[in-house]
Amino acid sequence: MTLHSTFAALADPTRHKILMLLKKKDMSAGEIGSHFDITAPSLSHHLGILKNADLVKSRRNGQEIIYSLSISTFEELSDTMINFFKTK
Amino acid sequence: MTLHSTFAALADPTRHKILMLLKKKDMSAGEIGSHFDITAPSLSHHLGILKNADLVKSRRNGQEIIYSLSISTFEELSDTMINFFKTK
DNA sequence: TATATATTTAGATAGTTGTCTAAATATTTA
DNA sequence: TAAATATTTAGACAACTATCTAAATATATA
Repeated sequence: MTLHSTFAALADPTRHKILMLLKKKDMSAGEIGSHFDITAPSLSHHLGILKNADLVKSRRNGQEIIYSLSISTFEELSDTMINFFKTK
Repeated sequence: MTLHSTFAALADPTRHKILMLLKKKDMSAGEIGSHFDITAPSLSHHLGILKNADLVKSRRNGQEIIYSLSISTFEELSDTMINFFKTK
């Protein structure tokens, strides 16, 4: 994954809101969806993009898929932004 | 400007490369363009997006428009990423 | 095993975006 | 003031993306 594709994953209001929700607690796809006015397939599409960008992880729990933030990726992204000016 | 629109501005490889070039030194649109294989209008389009996102500033110098990074926006973005997990 | 629940995959479509050419604007120089 | 240089604006178009419906997959329960 390139840096700009990570930014692309962050560059959508729905995905941004998903990340904000997952900050509070891990949630199933269905629980995440209850906060939006889009269909399950649309939500799944966004979750797939976030997962592909390593911004979230998922695990199965019975019938549900539980999503959670991938902390390390955010830490790396913080570092990238901080170091942006340090290297010419 | 919203956070996700700032990310959208960062989410393109050409714009990412423009920012990397401007890290080294301020440059005119023409000098920036010499590093790419796209037409001047395409480049201008990207510069407009970066400017609109407050990621770069521009000033006129004779016939040239000189572009430079908008440091404060990057600092704010660093802070945003660092603080991402600190607030629920 | 059949049915219900949770989620994803597949395929279609409308809206967005990056690119181009042509034309316009701004500044400098002959 | 006319021509040259630097850049942007306008408009068209192809590629990409977010959305939808329909169907498929996986798990749990009657």
